Amino acid sequence: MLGEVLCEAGAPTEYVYFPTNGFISLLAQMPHIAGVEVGMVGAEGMLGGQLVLDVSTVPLLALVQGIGVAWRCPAAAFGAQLARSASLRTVLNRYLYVQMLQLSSTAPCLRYHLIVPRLSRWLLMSQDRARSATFKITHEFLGYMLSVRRAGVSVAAGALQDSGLIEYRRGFVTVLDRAGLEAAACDCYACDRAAYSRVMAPRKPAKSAGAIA
Amino acid sequence: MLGEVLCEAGAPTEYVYFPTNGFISLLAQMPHIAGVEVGMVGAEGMLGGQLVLDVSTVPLLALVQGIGVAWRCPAAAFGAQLARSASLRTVLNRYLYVQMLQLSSTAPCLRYHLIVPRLSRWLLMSQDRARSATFKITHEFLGYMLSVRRAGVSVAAGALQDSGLIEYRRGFVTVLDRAGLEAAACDCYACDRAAYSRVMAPRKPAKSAGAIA
DNA sequence: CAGGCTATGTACGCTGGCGGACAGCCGGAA
DNA sequence: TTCCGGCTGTCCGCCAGCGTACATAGCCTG
Repeated sequence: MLGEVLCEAGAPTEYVYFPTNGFISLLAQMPHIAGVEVGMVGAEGMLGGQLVLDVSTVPLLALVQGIGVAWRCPAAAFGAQLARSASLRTVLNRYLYVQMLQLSSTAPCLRYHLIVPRLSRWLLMSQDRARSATFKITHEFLGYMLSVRRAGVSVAAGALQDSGLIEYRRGFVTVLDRAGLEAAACDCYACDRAAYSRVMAPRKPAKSAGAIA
Repeated sequence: MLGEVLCEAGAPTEYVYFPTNGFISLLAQMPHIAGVEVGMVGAEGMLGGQLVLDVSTVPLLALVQGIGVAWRCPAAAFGAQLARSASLRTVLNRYLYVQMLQLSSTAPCLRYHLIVPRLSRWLLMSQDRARSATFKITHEFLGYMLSVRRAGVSVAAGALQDSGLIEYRRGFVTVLDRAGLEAAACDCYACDRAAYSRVMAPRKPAKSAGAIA
């Protein structure tokens, strides 16, 4: 399962996925260059949100991370549920909005933040979604996710390990000190979390869909 | 009007805008760092799409570019139209999808593409939206849009001018050779355009909203 | 227990862009 | 015409990260 491609950009949506304890990375790709991770989906969200917009085309490459289970649902059946349930639409609309925020925060982070903070953030986000302090990941793969060299990851990870924040050996990383990692991570981590709870939290917004009509 | 802030991230949506011949830049901001342009809105789109998701909060800083006219509509009135017109929702859903693609393509471009190609792309995108070969912009501001130093822009712009692709003087740029600029621009330009027409073009998708229900 | 593959540590020179600074220059205002 | 402020050209040292390469070391397999 690890590293498996769930769907590729441009293809029609066949299934939607609801991860439970694993998570999914969303990668943007351009011709001639490596992919860039622009989002993560865990139990807090879903893969396939484009169906809410009535678009079937998959927008981003989706990669399985971690060794978790995810619920899967055929696109057609999901579409039927969407048509039926207004509250489902409401929740997913908000989730799409959060995803847009996440997509747009990727660029500034990539541009201005150094490797160590970005790595810290990635580990925290992963831990939140994997629901486990240890997960399977190599420096090579981390480099791919962070869009940096493998060697750069090794150095950064070494620094975090020397500081006692994490520990790793041959493809497994363990978070030892969450608070420390949060301090080492760029603001993006806190911003992401804040945005998520701000947008998703209200059970019912001041005005519901079409309230004005 | 130029440089005016139409709305700031986090504020409630007051108006939606439909540019005609000017355009709008969307900037992502994080604490402690400069903003990064992650999208552009011209006559091909609108500002305020979040209302389609039933979210009132403005997601990104919106900046006026160029000296054009835009139609403006109060959020409430727009919401009423949304509730009334299914075809409006369809179009805007697709537009939101295109915007998501645009947001996610920003990161790879920023990461891997050099200044000259990115500048070329920006000029082309601007020209498409401004509908004019000449527009008012300084190197300083371009640097802000591209997230690079002003000096870096001066060098890149100088190169494009030496190649005869553009011409500028004191705050005004003129595109002289579109084809040449397209050749100098990164693939992102072509990709963006292709994505837009692919998603927006079909008058009616194979299945309409809720067809399954 | 040996072999082999994969993961990690680390070093080298290179480069695009940064930060900051300063000078020249253009164009509008007086 | 002159003045002045904003725009542009250019230079310096610097730096994070790149690309590449090679060595070591852990783990699985036979």
